[in-house]
Amino acid sequence: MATPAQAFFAKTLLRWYEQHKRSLPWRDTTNPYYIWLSEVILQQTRVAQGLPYYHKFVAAYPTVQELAAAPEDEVLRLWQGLGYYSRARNMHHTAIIVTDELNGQFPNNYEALLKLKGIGSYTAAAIAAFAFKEQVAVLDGNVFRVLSRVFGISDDIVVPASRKVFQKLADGLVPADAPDTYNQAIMEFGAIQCTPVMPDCLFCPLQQSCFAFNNGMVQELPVKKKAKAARPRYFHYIVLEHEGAFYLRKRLEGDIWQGLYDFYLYESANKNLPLETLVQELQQAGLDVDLEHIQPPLKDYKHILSHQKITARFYRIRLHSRLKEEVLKETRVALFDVEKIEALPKPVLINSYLKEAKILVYL
DNA sequence: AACCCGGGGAC
DNA sequence: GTCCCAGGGTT
Repeated sequence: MATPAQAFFAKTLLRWYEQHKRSLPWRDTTNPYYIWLSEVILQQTRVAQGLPYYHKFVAAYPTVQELAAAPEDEVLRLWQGLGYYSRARNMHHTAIIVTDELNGQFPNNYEALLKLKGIGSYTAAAIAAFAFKEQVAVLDGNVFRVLSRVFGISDDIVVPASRKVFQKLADGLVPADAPDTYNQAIMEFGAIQCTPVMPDCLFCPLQQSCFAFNNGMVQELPVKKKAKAARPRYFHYIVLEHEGAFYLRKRLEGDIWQGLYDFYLYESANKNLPLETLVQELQQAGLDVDLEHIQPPLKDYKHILSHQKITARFYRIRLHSRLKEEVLKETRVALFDVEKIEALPKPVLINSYLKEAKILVYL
C-alpha cells in the first residue's frame, strides 16, 4: 500500500501531466508494435529528433510483419542519421522472431518482453506499462533525475549497482490504477519541468517536498560520473570512382556503423599521413594507384560521436578501368552507381561528403 | 563492472 | 567547448 507521501508524489505528477503533456503519436495507441517502435527510437534520443523517424517507420512498415519482411539494408537506410544502429538491427531481428515464432503477437508482460533482443529493462517496462497496464516502473534518464532530486538520492546513476536503489523507490511509486499514465507523466515531467539544466523549480508542484530544492542541491543531483574523453581517430577514405560509379563497402561488426556503407578506409594513428605513405599502403592492399591520379583532400571533416572524435579525409581517385576480381575480394568493395548509393544506409559523415562533393544531389 | 555503440540540440 | 538524451548488448 502506498504511503501518503508516495500517493502525493504520484497524484501531483498525474495532475501536472494532464496540464502539460505534449501530444505525441505513440500516446494515442495501445498497439504494442507502435509502442515498441517508438520506445526503441527514443532510446538515447530526444523526442524532437526521433519523431520524424517514427512517422517514416509507421508509414513504411504499418505492421510488425511488414517490418520483418523488409531487407535489413532498407531498415538501416530508414534509420540513417539516428545513430546507434544496433537498435535498428535488433529491432528487425525481433520483428522476425515475433512474426515467425510468436504468431505475430508481442509478449504481454515485462519478463517475457525482456527476453527479446533490443528490449532491455527500460523498454520492457515501457511496453508492459503502456500497452498492457502492468504495474512496473520505467527507469530512464528522466526518472533517475526526478527521483534523485525529489527524494535526495545521491547514488551515482551511472553505476549499475545504483539501479537497485532507484528501481525499488520507483516501483513503490507506481499507482495500481494508472501505471501507464503515471510512467508517461514522470518522464514528461523530467523532460519538461525537472530538466537537466535550469529546471523550472519556481513553478514546480513538487517544490515544497523536493529534497534538492529544500537543500540547495538541484545543481548537484543527480550524481553522475563523468564520461571518458572521446578517443581521436584519423580516417583516410579512398573514394574510388569509375565512369560515374563508386566503390563502397559494407562495414563489419567490431567497430562503429556496423551494417552501413562507406568507402575503402585506411586509418592512421596520427593526424598527418604523407600522401606517399598512403599510396604505399594502398598498393600493399592491392590497389594499384599512383600519386598523379589522387585528388588530395580539400578539407578535414570533423565528426564527433559521444565516444570518438573522427577526423576524416577523402581522397578521390578516378580509375581508368574496373578493379580486378581479386582486388574486390581483398578490399571487399563493390561498385555502385549513384542511384544505388542513395538507397544504401550510410553514416552521416559519408553522407556529408557525398553531398559536398556533389556526388549525391538529392538528399 | 567496464566497455562499446551516433548524432544532434541546448547552453 | 560541455552536457545529455524515453538504453542495450557484450565481455
